[in-house]
Amino acid sequence: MPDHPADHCHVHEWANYLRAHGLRATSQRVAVLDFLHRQPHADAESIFQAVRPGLPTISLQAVHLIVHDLSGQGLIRRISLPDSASARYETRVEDNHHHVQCIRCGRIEDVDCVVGHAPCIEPDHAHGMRIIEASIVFRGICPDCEPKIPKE
Amino acid sequence: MPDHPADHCHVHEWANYLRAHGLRATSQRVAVLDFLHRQPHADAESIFQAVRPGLPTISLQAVHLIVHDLSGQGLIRRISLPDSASARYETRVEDNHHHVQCIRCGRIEDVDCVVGHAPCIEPDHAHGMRIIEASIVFRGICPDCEPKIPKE
DNA sequence: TCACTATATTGACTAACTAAAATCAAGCTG
DNA sequence: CAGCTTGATTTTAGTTAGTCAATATAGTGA
Repeated sequence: MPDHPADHCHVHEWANYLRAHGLRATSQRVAVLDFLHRQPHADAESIFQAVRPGLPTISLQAVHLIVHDLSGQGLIRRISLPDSASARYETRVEDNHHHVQCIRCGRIEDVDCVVGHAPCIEPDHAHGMRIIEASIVFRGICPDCEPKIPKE
Repeated sequence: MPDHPADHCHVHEWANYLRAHGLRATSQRVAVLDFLHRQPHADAESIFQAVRPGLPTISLQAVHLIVHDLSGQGLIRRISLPDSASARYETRVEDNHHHVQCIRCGRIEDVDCVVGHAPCIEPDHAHGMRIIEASIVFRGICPDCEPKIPKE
């Protein structure tokens, strides 16, 4: 497995991580990566709000551009969930894992994939398509919301 | 299994289907259901364009309202795919099935679920959440696009 | 067929994201 | 380590998907 900044978690490492993928190590990109590693499944707006205190000139458009570039180079992964309008991002890209989302509060957690690589399951009849990966999102009720569900 | 208009596929049946769910059988709703049954996985804009010739006064907002109401009552199912910005809808609601999408041309096909009811798979560790269903979208390359992929 | 009320229409509005032009800075070159 | 080149960010605008509120219309029961 290649060297991943998550292992040492230092700003300097994110810079090298970016350069290793042929991207310039700008303060904005480092800030986005650093925040996203501490808070996975954040959307563009959340990232923007989080990094703005340290980089007052950053724009929301720049965040959109950065997450687009970073996911294009495979440094982060873009995830889209049925119950949220905006795309979310995470730094965990080495393995093939899935997500659970609470349909009441929207809370998202990682779910390890037992196979570990994509595609972890294959359909019976795929209409002649070559399957590359399976995007799986479990939808359920989290322990906090369970007691708040009105019984029918 | 309850009576489903898909079995006879006649406009009059859609009207009864709507009334059976406590909804008024308006021409707009029937048109949306009828089109959606003939062309599954259509989005709001496509539905709008398709039904407009027969109902010149219909508005895109009405289509949004209709698909919202119909999915709320379980007459249609809303699906959101990673590689398409807009939500899509289908009349196939009786069973639990999944989808394959070509990452190149966007083509979508149904994939039968071997289990047939939700959730067909359960995660190992669900963070204490009660899993209701698994949303599974396979991403791949369709036979038409396969030869067009540039080899590296 | 009339009235009641659900539903559709109209128009304004928001969120998420993309595009284009102009400015700025990372990091190579001498 | 100063200047240059080019990639990255900022700024401004625009697009797409969808929601909200008020009014007009049409389905259905009486």
